[in-house]
Amino acid sequence: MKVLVVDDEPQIRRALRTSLEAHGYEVAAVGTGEEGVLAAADHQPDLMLLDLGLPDIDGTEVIARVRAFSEVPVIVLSVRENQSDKVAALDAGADDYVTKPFAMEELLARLRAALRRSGPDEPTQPTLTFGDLEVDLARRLVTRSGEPLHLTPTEHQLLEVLVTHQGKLLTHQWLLRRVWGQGYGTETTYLRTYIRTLRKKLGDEAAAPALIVTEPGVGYRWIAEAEAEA
Amino acid sequence: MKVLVVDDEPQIRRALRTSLEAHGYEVAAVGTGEEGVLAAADHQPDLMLLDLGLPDIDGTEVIARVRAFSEVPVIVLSVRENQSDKVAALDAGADDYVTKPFAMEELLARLRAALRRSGPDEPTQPTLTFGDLEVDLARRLVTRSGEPLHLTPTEHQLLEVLVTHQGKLLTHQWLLRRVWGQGYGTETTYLRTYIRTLRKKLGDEAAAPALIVTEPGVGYRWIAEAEAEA
DNA sequence: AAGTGGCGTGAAGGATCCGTGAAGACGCGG
DNA sequence: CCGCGTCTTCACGGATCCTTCACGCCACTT
Repeated sequence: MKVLVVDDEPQIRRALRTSLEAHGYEVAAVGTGEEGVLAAADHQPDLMLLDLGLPDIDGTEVIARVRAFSEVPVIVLSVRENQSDKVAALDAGADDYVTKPFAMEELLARLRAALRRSGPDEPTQPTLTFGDLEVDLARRLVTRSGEPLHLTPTEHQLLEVLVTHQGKLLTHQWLLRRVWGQGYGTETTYLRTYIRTLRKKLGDEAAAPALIVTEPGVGYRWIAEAEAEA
Repeated sequence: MKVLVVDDEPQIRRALRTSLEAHGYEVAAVGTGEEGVLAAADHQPDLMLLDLGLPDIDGTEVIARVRAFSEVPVIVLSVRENQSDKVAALDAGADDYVTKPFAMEELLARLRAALRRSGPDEPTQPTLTFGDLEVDLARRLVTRSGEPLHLTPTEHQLLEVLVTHQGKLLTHQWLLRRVWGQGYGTETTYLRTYIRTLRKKLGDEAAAPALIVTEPGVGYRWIAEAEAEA
């Protein structure tokens, strides 16, 4: 999760950066409103922490300019207790308003709340379609002409690796490390058996492959191209 | 725009009602957490104002129960300045936290901000129907061909998690963390026993499952599709 | 033309996981 | 203090899955 901090006081930038990074966030920090707007466009952060008392542009102006191209959640930080400032910032498009000095605990909680709301932006692959075959990575469900297929964990993981690297040649060693773990790399018999059951369940033949091609001595390759969603 | 007010003090309910109605909102007001959860299910409000100091149920519990079936924005009103209360409420699923006494102007602005970002979300039905099985998430009531079923708290929570993620494959670890808490993740025997009693009470069989499918080595999946409401 | 290595098939042993039944541990209210 | 409901834990038979081996087949090398 990327967080953009916009504040003109360096010590606050540093404090926020360390606290946020300690909680696993990726942090970018700038000191002016102008830079803030540009950074919001360039970095595509998942959340924006914005100080209202910036030297160059007014805070509400920054919000408005960001809102012109992005729906990123904005939490405003400000020393001003003034009601009209809060109202103006919120109506300009801010998502929350925290007055300095603030408790880090509370800020983190409000940050989590804001991120949770914007959650459904999961750019997860919807479902990959190859002819009558459908692979739903999110639900971990594979169907063939409508009928759900039952895949064992290893089978599914192998299929997942293949379809997410379609067209690429995947070597034996790479596949083994990826599916079985770091300690593996020479057990090509594992691959043979699982590629076989996969081909069987997916309705592919080794002699005339439409999905999985074996590259002798090297590895395997998923050749089917995903069709566009309806 | 419909706003649901949950507060045990009648004068605050009245004050909020008049102020909100003066600004064009449609207002429903109740005095207990229990009524609040039911009203959130029945009225399908666009926003919820919730007092934390309710006489019957704890405020965070109200939020959690509402979050089981609805994504409606919740703004918490509270006299408690305590940081841990804020954090708990926000992490339970609240969208904002305002401490009493509050300025009406600010509350209205936060309300507008919450409504603006909630956008067009489809109202999830508070009661799900699967054949002769009905699950009322708001009332925490499960009936099978009309007969009410008695579920223990853990059983109900497990069922709730399953039906609200229908079709998805839910990992052992994910389910354990979700139902039992963060500290768990390996106790698959818990899952086995509770899945068993659930299947028994819901009338499902492990051999020929119509509701809960076990994915060996991975987790469980709720396969029944919710029918449209009458 | 014979040899060799890699691949596809079939099948089987063993480890792991699941469903089932039941019993002890715990908290709560009478 | 005791009974009740709920949660936790254990043991075991059976199903599932992972691993492994043996055997043809083909392509390529020698």
